[in-house]
Amino acid sequence: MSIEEWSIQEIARAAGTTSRTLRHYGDVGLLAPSRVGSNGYRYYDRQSLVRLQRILLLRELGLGLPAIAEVLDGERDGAALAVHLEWLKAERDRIERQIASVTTTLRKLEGGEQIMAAEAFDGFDHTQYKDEVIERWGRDAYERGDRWWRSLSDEDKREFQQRQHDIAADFAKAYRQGRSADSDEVQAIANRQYDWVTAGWQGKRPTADQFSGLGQLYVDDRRFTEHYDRHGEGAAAFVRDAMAVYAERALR
Amino acid sequence: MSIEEWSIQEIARAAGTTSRTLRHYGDVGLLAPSRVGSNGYRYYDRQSLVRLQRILLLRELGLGLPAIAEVLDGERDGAALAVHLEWLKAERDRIERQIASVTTTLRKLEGGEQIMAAEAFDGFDHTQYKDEVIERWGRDAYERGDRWWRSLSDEDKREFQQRQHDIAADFAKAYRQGRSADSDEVQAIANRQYDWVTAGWQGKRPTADQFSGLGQLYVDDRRFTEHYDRHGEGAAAFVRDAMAVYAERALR
DNA sequence: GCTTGACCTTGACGTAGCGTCAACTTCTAT
DNA sequence: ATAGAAGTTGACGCTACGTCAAGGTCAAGC
Repeated sequence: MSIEEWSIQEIARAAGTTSRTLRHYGDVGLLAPSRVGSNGYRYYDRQSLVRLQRILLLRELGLGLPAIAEVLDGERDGAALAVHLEWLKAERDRIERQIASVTTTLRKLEGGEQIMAAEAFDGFDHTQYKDEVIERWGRDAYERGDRWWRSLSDEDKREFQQRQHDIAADFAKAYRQGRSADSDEVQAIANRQYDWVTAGWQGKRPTADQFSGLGQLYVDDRRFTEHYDRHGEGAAAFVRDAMAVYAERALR
Repeated sequence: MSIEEWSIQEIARAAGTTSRTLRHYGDVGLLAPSRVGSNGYRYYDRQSLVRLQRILLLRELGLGLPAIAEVLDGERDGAALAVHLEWLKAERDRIERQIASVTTTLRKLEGGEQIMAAEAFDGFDHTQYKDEVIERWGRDAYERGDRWWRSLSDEDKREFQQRQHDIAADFAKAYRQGRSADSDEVQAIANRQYDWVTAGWQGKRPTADQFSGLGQLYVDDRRFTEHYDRHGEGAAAFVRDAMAVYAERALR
């Protein structure tokens, strides 16, 4: 010992890790032994030890092994670390949100409530679109709609969303099958969409401009686009086209 | 459609996940299809959909699949969530510490410093034992020791720690080989330990009580115990015994 | 010189939660 | 009848090692 060279166990103990980890670092090319005996034994020198300690230090900071290699071997040391710092901050924020959500959920459970998803169907939680609605149709319109929605029974809510879900699926299916937006079949679906929107507006019938404008929104707003495109890429644009044709033909 | 039963793709889209995930949940027993056709196709009903949505909700809170099963099926709903909340808080704290460390490291790098492990050998960063030293031997002793340590060259520091490392390894080896604490061989190692401590005290020779008391500390303080036991379970106690014998025989 | 035990090697599976082929069967629309 | 969409069951991949398993090597004691 003390001849400036150590076996795998010795260096592992000196640095506070395990021989398995050392072998792994050798496998992935992060830290090779300084010498390998004719019997296959790995030996490490002081340079290896220093590198190992740096590796372990960076590992404790939460960096992955490729990132560690980049920091230690790359020229631009700081870059990888800066990226990592941003990632850490995003992680912290995510966990903070989770803590808040779990706390809320726990309180609800203690109050006897059930665990429930916000909406029966994903993608049409209307409170999520509050700002857009107010901007387009005014605060009154939003509040009237909100009151109406909350007055519905759970079953009615579910059915209303199911209708939209079916409409979206049918639009996408027609699109996949190569129907054109002005075909009778697609226009029949657009008619169902018009009825659905009218129901959502508590019976007030959208004008041609309002209806085609709504279709345009489905393409412009990422959240709506995802809702429709989930059934097939390009579905949202197809829905917009179908709604525009419907507006011209049936609402003017 | 709308007959209260959906194919795997349909329910996946409705809930905002993938069919692969559904199959996985089936495999691990978290969510079975409500019906399986004679052709092997999986079908899900509304009850499945509700459960799926709860699963996805809990998943977003960061729970693992077994924990989700426990929350949804177990009687003690809250328990698993409460445990998870504690875990989340610990995670947040850990990430906060990492953020602080990475920030410090980045600043050092920008200042032109190298990434360096705190100490050449793990476990004997003396600043870590500041409180114990002050309590046992007074603030003056700590500050004298600290000044002395910082006056050493990097090479001297390394060598000093290497000496301790070798001593610990030799103690452990003797222990494994069944030597007794009062054997000549072990007492020779204890003598090296005495010289090492004396060097650390800047030449002031420990009394018998001080030396055996130090040995006792190695067993009482978890951090020291780990330092010695890393070379073998029970090594710390063996070192204490050897030091006690040495104190009686050589220092009285 | 032989045994024992510590230490070394390579190889391979397991972990969490699916993503992503691959190969094959079934359903649906034309 | 046929193409294309959608379904099925495998099986590998990913992170960073932990944890056997099977077998070779070395140092110490008889």
